[in-house]
Amino acid sequence: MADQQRADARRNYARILAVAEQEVAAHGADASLERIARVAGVGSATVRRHFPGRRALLRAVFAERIEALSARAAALTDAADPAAALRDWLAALTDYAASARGMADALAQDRLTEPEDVQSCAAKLAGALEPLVERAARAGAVTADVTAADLITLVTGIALATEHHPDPAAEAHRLLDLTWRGTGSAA
Amino acid sequence: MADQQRADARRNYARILAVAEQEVAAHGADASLERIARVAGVGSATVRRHFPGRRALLRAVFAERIEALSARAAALTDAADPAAALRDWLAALTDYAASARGMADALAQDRLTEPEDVQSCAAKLAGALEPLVERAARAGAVTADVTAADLITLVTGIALATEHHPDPAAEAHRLLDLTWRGTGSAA
DNA sequence: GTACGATACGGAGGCCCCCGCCAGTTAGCA
DNA sequence: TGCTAACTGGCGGGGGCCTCCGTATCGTAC
Repeated sequence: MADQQRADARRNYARILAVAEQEVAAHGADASLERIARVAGVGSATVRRHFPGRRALLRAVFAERIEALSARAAALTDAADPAAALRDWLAALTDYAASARGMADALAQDRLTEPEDVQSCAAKLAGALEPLVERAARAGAVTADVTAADLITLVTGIALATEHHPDPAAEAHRLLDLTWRGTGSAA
Repeated sequence: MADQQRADARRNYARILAVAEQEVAAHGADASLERIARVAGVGSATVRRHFPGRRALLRAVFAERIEALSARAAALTDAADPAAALRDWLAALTDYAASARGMADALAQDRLTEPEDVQSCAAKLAGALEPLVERAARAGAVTADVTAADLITLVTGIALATEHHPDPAAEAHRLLDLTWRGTGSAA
């Protein structure tokens, strides 16, 4: 499959992806595809060919981070304290979502595709997170009716809402803490 | 001030605002200003003159809702149960933010202006909410370190993250409930 | 080493959008 | 009624997204 791709195509793919990472980091989820093409030294049609739609490009840009987070979740599955493991992972996700511009948008928008879409960043993350949540639930450390998808949605929302803050990461972590403890519980 | 405005200017202002409400409801926060002008039967420059920037237009569009929510907060200040009053108000805000397309964006973007900006939708809401939060805090019904701004940010985030969901309102309310109770508390 | 078919490329054109400037027009006042 | 200033709408520039299509390049078979 990948070998049936021509060598120049693979070269361009890599070059575009590298530029896209920089541009998204600099300008967020609505970086200019045109500009990415220009900087990468390819025609705009080539960008569209490799990444049909902004969504696809964002997915590719964040694929590595998603992978890393999935791996982290897997590693945490055997941790001694299920509740702490879950919290740790959520904090890590918050870090990524709050600091990597565009990632929260990518996660939020991915949600409207079919939930079964294996390509979806959100679905992949939810799948990786599920075991952690189940373990925490069995230990009675989370409310019974919370799902992995819920948690990812909440973190995504926090990241989106704090994006325009000064020091978004700190604010996001504060709000995550609030969400975890519950705003309504008595002190 | 408002009387020094010419009659036709006021007419156009009202017409543009009415069209803008429909367009924003239909296409969300990034409705086309050009299109609004066309539908309203005025030049695009006229829209720009009355509402310098998309932000200003969104503020005007949602001003009534903001006003209504502020009034509601004032009315709830004397309610018997401070905790229930706060919850009710948050549910109302969630309703608005989740069903009125673009409102969540408006709130989130408003946050990056100076916090003291009285024109800011978010600031106005926070100001109206403050007494409710204080009363609930005094009654020990909320965690001590939560502020009105925090709560608005959380609801805004939930609305943003559930925007692309089927049935966003239901999902938003579910997540609000989760946030209120705390995801991490044991069942 | 060459010639051929398939594949990928990239520039041009269409369409839309936001923005700022302009002279014309109209409302309100004397 | 006539004047003045505020208000108006159209136009052009700059940019972005998307599609089409002729062309250059790659990989392979001879």
